[in-house]
Amino acid sequence: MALKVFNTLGRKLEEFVPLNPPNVGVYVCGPTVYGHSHLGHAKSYVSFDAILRWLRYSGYNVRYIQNITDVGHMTENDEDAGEDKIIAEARRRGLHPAAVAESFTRSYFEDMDALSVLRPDISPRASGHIPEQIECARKLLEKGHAYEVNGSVYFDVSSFWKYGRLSGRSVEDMEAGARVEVNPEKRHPADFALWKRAEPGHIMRWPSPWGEGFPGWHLECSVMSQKYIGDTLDIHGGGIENQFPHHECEIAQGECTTGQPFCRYWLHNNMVTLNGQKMGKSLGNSVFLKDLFHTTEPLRDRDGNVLVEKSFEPAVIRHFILTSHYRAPLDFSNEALKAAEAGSYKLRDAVRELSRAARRAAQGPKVQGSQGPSTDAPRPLGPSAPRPLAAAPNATALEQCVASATSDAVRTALADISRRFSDAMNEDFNTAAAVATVFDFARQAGAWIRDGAPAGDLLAADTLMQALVGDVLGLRWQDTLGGAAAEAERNALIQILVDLRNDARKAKNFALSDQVRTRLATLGIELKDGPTGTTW
RNA sequence: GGUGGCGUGCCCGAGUGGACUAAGGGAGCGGAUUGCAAAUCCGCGAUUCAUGGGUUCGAAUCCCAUCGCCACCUCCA
Repeated sequence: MALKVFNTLGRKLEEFVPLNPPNVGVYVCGPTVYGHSHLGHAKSYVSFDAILRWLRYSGYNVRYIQNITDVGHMTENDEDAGEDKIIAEARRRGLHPAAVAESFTRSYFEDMDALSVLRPDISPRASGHIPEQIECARKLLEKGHAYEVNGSVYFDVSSFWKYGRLSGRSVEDMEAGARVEVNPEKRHPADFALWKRAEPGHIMRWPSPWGEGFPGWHLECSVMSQKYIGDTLDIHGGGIENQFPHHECEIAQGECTTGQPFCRYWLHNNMVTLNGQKMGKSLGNSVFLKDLFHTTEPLRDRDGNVLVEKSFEPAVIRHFILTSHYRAPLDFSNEALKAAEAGSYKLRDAVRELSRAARRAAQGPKVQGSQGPSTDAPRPLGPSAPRPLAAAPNATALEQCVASATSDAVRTALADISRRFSDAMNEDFNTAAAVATVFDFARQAGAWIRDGAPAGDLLAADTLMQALVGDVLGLRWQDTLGGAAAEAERNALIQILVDLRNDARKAKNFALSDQVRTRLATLGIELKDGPTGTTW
């Protein structure tokens, strides 16, 4: 079945045909780095990560670009009256704006790494592409799509007939609905800034043909996507709230510069709500990912109401996000998260059990054919450890794996699972149906293990499971034994044995108590009975 | 006010004209297993898809109206 995607341009499912197969150029709007990432970022980037993984799994050679906005994104009201978000945060913290951007860029990648979101191939910074943006504005002026007023350059929306086509609105409608006082420099209220004159005291500023200033927010995305992908993108992704005006402006800039279609497929992901309510800074109910992953006490909103009772590991959050569709809104609540956690751990245990059973059946710790990443020992996630893309399994390799199953019944079952999974993902990346499929798979695999299926069956099943769950869905749970947690658990386990041994000593069951001491000693753990108790 | 979208069991959430006697997860109940638990396994659970009309041989799926919710029109993933 061919891959179909819902294209916002045209608002319907379309077969996905890249411009230059097998190459696919994907651009997704990245974060403005003026604060820590929250649940909204998680939904957006986990969704697109699943999309990227599926494209690669399907055999496409994907180049994935995601910008880091570190300049020019204005706060509230008309963009011309607002303030640069990063500069505002820098003033609050007493830092240089670039330091704020740097710090939150790191924070963003840290959170995304935790969620197993694969890093983009290129993460261009807006501030690193000032010359390119100036050049673009210059070209647009030259072609009559823009005009300069007092050191600022504005795009003239009346010069681009397609303006409004993506979001389905007309320039006339917008004029009628304008709520904000219009910047008198603009010829039309819908015109937007390509370059802004920097007022005295504005820190982030660059020289330009129009004097010192800084780029308008929309410009970076057109410029950087076209620089790294080409005139026409295959896929542009982003949040639905940016459909207008941001993406509309990108199209206008991109197409008026090159005369080529800017992007073939526009994918928009939906928003998250929290207990049925919009999540937002102004509502005081934002949930930041770092808090959600690590908190030791309930997270509360501004009024002290509990939003989330406890912490959840990143894989559980990812799992929850993947059980819904990227185009549908997703409601977070404590209850929903707990349910997702229970389900996710059930899947985790089944996946690990299959892995162990396959290894056992093959009678060796290291097993050929099970090269998939072991969920027992997740590969380290960190700045320098993105998945080597060349090693990622693809559909063809998986077919061979399925065919390698020993018995006809299992081979048929695996082929069926594989097909259901693919059909789901090919239908506009229906991760919810894909997750349902792997749950069914896990249940069947449990039966095979109990019925003593031959090694060939279990190995084939394990390889397929690792590929679907670990590589495509990207679910990598924390190892329950690791680092400080492992140390604490080890000590707790020894304490249990010590307590039982002391019970035995009190009951004068010295045979048993000595056995405990001897056997621990063989593990290098020496027990010492002192007046205040037993130590080791 | 304008534009776009959504409303599926106790909860989350797939399904968008006939294979729906509506997926999957959570919670619940019954059973198997168990010294007791946990885990696991099997089974049950929406005659119904916000409400009311309509189109159709046939609708959760299409159309209209009403109610509720969300997004965008001003920054937000």
